[in-house]
Parts: sequence; C-alpha cells; structure tokens
Amino acid sequence: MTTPVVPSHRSQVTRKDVARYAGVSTAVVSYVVNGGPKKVAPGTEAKVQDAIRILGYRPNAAARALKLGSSETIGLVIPDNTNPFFSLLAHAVEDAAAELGFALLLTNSDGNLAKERHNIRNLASRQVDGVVLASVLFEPDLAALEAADIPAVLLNHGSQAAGFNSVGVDLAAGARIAVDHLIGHGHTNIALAMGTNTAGDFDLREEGWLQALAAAGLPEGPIVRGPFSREGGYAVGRRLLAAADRPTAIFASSDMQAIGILRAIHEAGLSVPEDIALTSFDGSAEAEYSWPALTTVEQPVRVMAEAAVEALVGASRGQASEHRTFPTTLRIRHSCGCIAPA
Amino acid sequence: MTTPVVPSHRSQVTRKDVARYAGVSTAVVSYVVNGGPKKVAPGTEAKVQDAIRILGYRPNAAARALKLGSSETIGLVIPDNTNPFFSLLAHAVEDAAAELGFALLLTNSDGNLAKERHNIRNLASRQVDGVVLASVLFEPDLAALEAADIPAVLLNHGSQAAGFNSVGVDLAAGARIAVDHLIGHGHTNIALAMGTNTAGDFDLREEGWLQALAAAGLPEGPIVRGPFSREGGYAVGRRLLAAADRPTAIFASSDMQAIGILRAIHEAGLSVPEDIALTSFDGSAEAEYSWPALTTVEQPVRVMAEAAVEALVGASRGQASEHRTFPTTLRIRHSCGCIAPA
DNA sequence: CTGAAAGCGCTAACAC
DNA sequence: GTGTTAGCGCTTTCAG
Repeated sequence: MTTPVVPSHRSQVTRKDVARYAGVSTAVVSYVVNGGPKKVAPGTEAKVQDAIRILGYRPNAAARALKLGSSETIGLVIPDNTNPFFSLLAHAVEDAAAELGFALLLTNSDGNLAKERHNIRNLASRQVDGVVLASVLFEPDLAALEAADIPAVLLNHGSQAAGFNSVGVDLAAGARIAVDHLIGHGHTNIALAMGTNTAGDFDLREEGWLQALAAAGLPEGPIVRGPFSREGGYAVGRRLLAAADRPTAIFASSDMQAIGILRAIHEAGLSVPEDIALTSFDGSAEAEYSWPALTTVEQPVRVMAEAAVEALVGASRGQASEHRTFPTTLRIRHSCGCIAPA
Repeated sequence: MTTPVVPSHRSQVTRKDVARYAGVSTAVVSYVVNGGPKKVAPGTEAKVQDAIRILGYRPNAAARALKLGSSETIGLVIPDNTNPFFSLLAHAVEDAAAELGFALLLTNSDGNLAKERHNIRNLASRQVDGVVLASVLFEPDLAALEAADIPAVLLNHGSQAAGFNSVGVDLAAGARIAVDHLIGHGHTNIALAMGTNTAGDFDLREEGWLQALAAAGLPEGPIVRGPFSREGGYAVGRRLLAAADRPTAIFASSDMQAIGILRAIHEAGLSVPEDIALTSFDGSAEAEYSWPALTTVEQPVRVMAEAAVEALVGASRGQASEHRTFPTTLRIRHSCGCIAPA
C-alpha cells in the first residue's frame, strides 16, 4: 500500500479566488494585475490589491505564457559560462533582460555541436522569446532557430549569417591595435597564439595580426593554435618558447590563453614584458589581476549584451536583421612593456 | 495608419495538427510524445512519429507546465555569476538539472537584498520546481520561499535554517586545514583576510582560523575584512602589508581575495611564498593559474550542485529537510611554500 | 489499443 | 467600469 503523495501544489490561490474574495470578476483582477488593458475604479483596485496581498496570490506564469504565446524569457547559448568572457556576457544579458521583465535561461554547450543543437531545440520548445547564441560552430544550427521561428542574435560570429541579427566587435581591427602596439614597442618577431574553434572557421583575429604585420613590413611570426582556455594557452606558450626562433612578443587571441602563456613563461624563468611582451583579447576582469596585468583589447560586453537583448525583445524587435559592430579599446597595462610592473 | 504587426507566431503546429495528419486522436499523440501513460501500437506510433517529423512539431512547454503544474525548470539565485566559484556552481547546476530534463533560470543578486528578494519572488511566480539559493544575506527571504511552497536548497549557509535543505562544506574545518598547513611551514604570525557578507553573519572560516591558531598555541594574527572580490583582496592585502607587525603568512577566505592580495604583494616588491605565504579557499580554476599558483581549500562544487539538484527534483525530493556537508580538500600548489615555483 | 472531453490559470474580446 | 466567456496546447480519466 503506497502512501498517496500529497502534491503540495504551489500557488494554489488563483485569480478566481482573488476575484471571489474581492467581490469582482476575474477580468478585473487581470486588469489590475496587468495594469490594463481596461481601467479599473480606484476603489475596486484597492479591494483587489488587498485580496491579492491577503491571499498571497501570485500569477501563474505558465498560464500567462500559454495564453500570450510568450514566456517572457530569453535563452542564452554559450560554450561555457565558466569562461570569464561568457560569464560577464551572461550577467550582462541577465541584467538587460531583467530590465525588460524577462528571465534568462542559461545553457552551456561545452564546445559540443550536439549539445548546442540540443540546447537550441530545448529553448525553442520552452517558448523563449528569443535566444542569444554565441556559437562554437562555423555553421550553428540556424535551421533549428528558423524552424522555430524564434528571434535570435548571433554573437561575434564571423560569417554574418543572412537573415540573422548579430552583434560583435571588429575582431580584425581589435587584433590590429594589439599587434600594432607590440610593433610600437619595437618588436619584430611577433607570434600569434590562436584559439581554435570546433569548426574550421577562419578567425578574423588571425587576419588582423597578419594585416598589422604586413602594414609594418614585418615578417609573419609563428602561429600556434590551441583551445581558448588557460590550459590551451599554457600548451601554446610552451610550444612558442621551445621554438628555435623564439618570438619576443606574443598576441594571444583571448585573455584565457594569455593567462596560460604567462604561466609557461614564468615557469621558463623568463619575464614579461622584459623577455617576452604579451597582449591579448577580451578585456576580462581576470586579465587585470594577472601578474603582470595584461594589456588587452577590451570588448564592450555589457553594451553588446544590451544591444542583443534589445534586438530580441526590445522596442526595435522584429525589424530587419542587422549586424551591429562595436568598438574595442586597448587597455594598456603591464604585459606589453608600457608601464613598469608597479 | 500603422501597419498591423504580424505576430509571426512560433510553433504554429500543435498536437492537433499532428493528430489530424497521422489520422489519430490528440491523446495518442500525447502518448507517443511522452512515452505513456498508455501503450500505442507500433504502427500507430510510427505514423505519429512521421507526422511529428514532417510537420516539425515541437511540444509547447507552457501548456505542459500549466497542465502539470511544473515547468521542469529550476532557479538559481547567486550573488554574481561572474565570480569563478559561482560560475562553476552555475555550470554544474545546469548540468545536473539538464540530466533530469530541467532547465536553469539564472539570476544574480549582486549582493543586494532587495534584488535577491525580487529574484526569489520572480522565480516563484515562474513556477520553477525548485531553487538553489546561495544567499548574500544572513536572513534570506525564506518567507517568500515558504509562501510559495517551493522546494529550496541553501548553499553554504552558516545558519542551517530549520525546514530547509542545505548543502555545504564544513567551512571551519576547511579553514583549519589551510591554516594548519601554514603553521606546518613554521609560520607564527598568520593573518586572516576575511570576506564580508552583506549581513553580520559570523563566518565559520573565521572560527576555523581561530581554532587552528589556538590549537597550535599561537597568538591571533591580524584580521582585515573586505569584499569577496579581487579588488577587496587587493585593498585587504595593502592594509596587511602596511601593518606594523607584518604577517609572514595569510589565509584568505576566498580565492578572489587571494588573487587581489597577490597583486598587492607583488606591487610591494615582495614574493610569495618567500616573504609571505598564502593559502585560500574555494579551489577555483583561476587559483591554479595565478603566479604563484595558490594553495587552496577546494570545495567539491560539482558534487554539491548535484546533491542540491537531486534534493530539489530528484528521486529523493520532498523528503524531510536535511543538511548535507561535503568534505574539502587542500590543493597544495606554490603559494604556501611547499613546492618551488617551477 | 484508441478517442472524447474536461480543465490547468490566464487574457481580452465582447457584452452590458 | 465591470462581467462573461472562449480558448491558448496539453495531459489524462473515462468510455469504448
């Protein structure tokens, strides 16, 4: 004999209870809860508000979502919210969404194609009103997005897919200023520590590095590729240090990689920027507290997040797809050699 | 004349369409989609599956949530997902939830009481099936949770509130091993860099530090308090260095603070661990890549996240509230003086 | 094994 | 200003 499980249902009190208690119709309760679309007499409104408070009524979001066809929720699909760049993005998107009354469904894809696809589908079936997608793929599963007819904005996606909104920075330009800065310090052998995507996307940071070198009449330095992570950077750093023609400066395509490179350099008993100068990309908080602090190309993450959310569910929603590019800024700290380390 | 907005409604195809297309009733479609509660003939099932595929049908989660009274979503309330400890927690909670078919609603409270309360309320009205709450408050808004009758688990909350599940580590024990380790290195003047909560909660890490010192017959070292952040740690570090009786070792209550302290020490031209040894708390990834790498008390975040989700929506849900404490492990790296920095 | 139908809580016509 | 009510898409009991 199994004991019947008491459902212990939450939010038992519905708008009907409130209506009864306040002696009005359910429509009126709706009107006061939503502040419209009809006006309610002040006295009635007060009665309803009292009933709501006394009964402890909270609207059922699922019912509302069903009726309205909108969950007032947006989805975020990122590779890994543990990466400082994405954690800041997540926070900023959450803030921007909350500002508009939207909640944030967070999903990590872990650089995994299947997982990303699953996350997109899952979000779609959850009636999210939009998704911001920082894909790990060259060809993200845009089809799923289109099929679901759900607004999306792509973040920093190289190939600006037609029909989709996107926000991003000019990766090539950002890389250029980082490399130019190194060139300004007199370096002529400047390596590139390039992050690898899951797919064979040609990253524009690589192009920027190339452009800067070419513009200065400098030879191409070594390129070493590895994951966009501290570990990846560490491995890349060791390889760079072991090279016959060791570079005197390195441009890393992400702060995380630079952190790893820093470790490799320290372990080799070398110092930054004296033996090897370093600049990187992202402008995450961690880059400010490394030793030495990293000179890095900062992406305006908060602004980008706001633009993304705005495009999705703000006033401008539903407009023709557009690509918004934001400017980067070089944060000059110690790793480039500009400022003595303290 | 305003152009009428075309709603462009997503997921137009409903279970009714599928039923019609497959020549069955809507109930049957439900049965195959959910794998129950009734059995369906193989032939029929195939027809339905085809119809689903061809029509591109995806179930409407809002309708399901309304019917079932469960959104298959859990909420996470943390101070700041930008903090490595919480970002790992968020990722782990997301993974554990996804494993069970639940999605994760992320909210940041930014150490703000009102925001935390708002987040809890908001999650409750969104019919989440549970919330894991890492509060910044001494007295989190448990009332809101109770009123909503929504399962919750508190994370690392000192005062184990009656009637609530909680998961956490033994903060005092963790602090003790970190301080004992410093004592083992021969230090006798060991400072405490203590993080501050919003409220006046007495943190057990402070107690652990005290206990270790007392057990070794050592005098209390200086205590300096500041926010649980890199900046907070930096300020704390500078104060500690300026002290008349400068400590030879510091125990920091979080990795972030230790990172800030490291910077303060570097800037003072001192080295770790030679001039000052350092241990900290959390075991975040960033601690592994600082220079020198931090010896830190690692919290088993993934395990804790799994336990929290399990308590909320797993098989054991609905049981009497319990408090689960997990063991910490000392990760010995370079900042304590054990291992030469490479 | 399959179908009909009630109803989850809410919104917003539409009627008064 | 307020009330009635249809119906959003789904699950599941109950009847065949």
